[in-house]
Amino acid sequence: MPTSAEKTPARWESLPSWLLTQTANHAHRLVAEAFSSVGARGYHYRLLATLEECGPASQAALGRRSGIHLSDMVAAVNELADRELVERAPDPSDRRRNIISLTAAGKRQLRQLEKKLAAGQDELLAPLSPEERQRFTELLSRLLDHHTRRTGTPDEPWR
Amino acid sequence: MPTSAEKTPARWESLPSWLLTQTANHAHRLVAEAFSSVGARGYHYRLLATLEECGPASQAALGRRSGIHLSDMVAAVNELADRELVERAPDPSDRRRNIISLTAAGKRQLRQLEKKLAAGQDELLAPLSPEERQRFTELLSRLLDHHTRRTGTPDEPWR
DNA sequence: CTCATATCAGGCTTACTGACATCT
DNA sequence: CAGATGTCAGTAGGCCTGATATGA
Repeated sequence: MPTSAEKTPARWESLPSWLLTQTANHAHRLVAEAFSSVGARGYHYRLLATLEECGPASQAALGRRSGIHLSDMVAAVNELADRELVERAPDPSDRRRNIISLTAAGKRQLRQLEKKLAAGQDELLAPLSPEERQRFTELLSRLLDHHTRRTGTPDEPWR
Repeated sequence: MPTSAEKTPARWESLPSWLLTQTANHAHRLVAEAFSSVGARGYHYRLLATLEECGPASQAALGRRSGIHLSDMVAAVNELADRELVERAPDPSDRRRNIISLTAAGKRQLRQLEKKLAAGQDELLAPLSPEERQRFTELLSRLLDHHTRRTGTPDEPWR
């Protein structure tokens, strides 16, 4: 009765796709925890960072740039606006649009999040030497590049 | 004034945690697509593979071994039993338990899924040379090891 | 008319928590 | 009684589709 071999690693645990998704779960958890310690989410960071890079913009433009789905932008902007990290103002030249802009508090929050984020990267890669981190990142970049080029619409607005 | 650079990569796109989670999404998608072409899900494969390794076992034991949450085992077993890939029979020696066992059709399905899975790994790693695949997998293993040892309960049933 | 914008409602997954009845 | 087992219901997060109203 082979009912109880409770220890030997399952056969899928050495598969690249398994290693990748499981490690990604840890990465996601690390970053999410770091962010939540200052009351933020990953997409909050992406939104704030995009705002700092692009300057004030419409929700649609920010969504395209930040990879946040248009349908989710409403809630995301609401959450940030509630904490006065961004401002939502109507665009006088196009009455469909809201112009979202970064407040001073938003910029401070962004600095906080960037610190947390850097610490998270370090925790994630802790067991690797600097050279290994370099190679790992490079390999990942090539993989991601390859697959986004195949699936993600290559040039247009992006999604 | 950097108002409208719709192209330059966002600052977070080179972060290991981002590369990792995005690449993992592609990996997950590739495998899920491969499995769904024969009407299966990832946890179906894990369950079938565990059954083949361990032999017939209770749902609780299978859950511990396969990493599938107990609450989700019911549905998973139902789905496989509906297609007659597994059998659910009461355990005469412990009337709480169901003994789940693999049918011949289940074994054939498992062979199918393994083929799909192998093809998926190849597609995932397509841009890498054999040596690079080796190094990539090794680096991932070390990372995952490090983080599961820190968080995931190290020895006991596993979750 | 066609397109873009913002909003809202909801689905799909994967993982989890909690409640519960049953049995050891 | 504590503890294991199976079942069901519901949550949460990230990503997505669709419908709608408004305006360019």
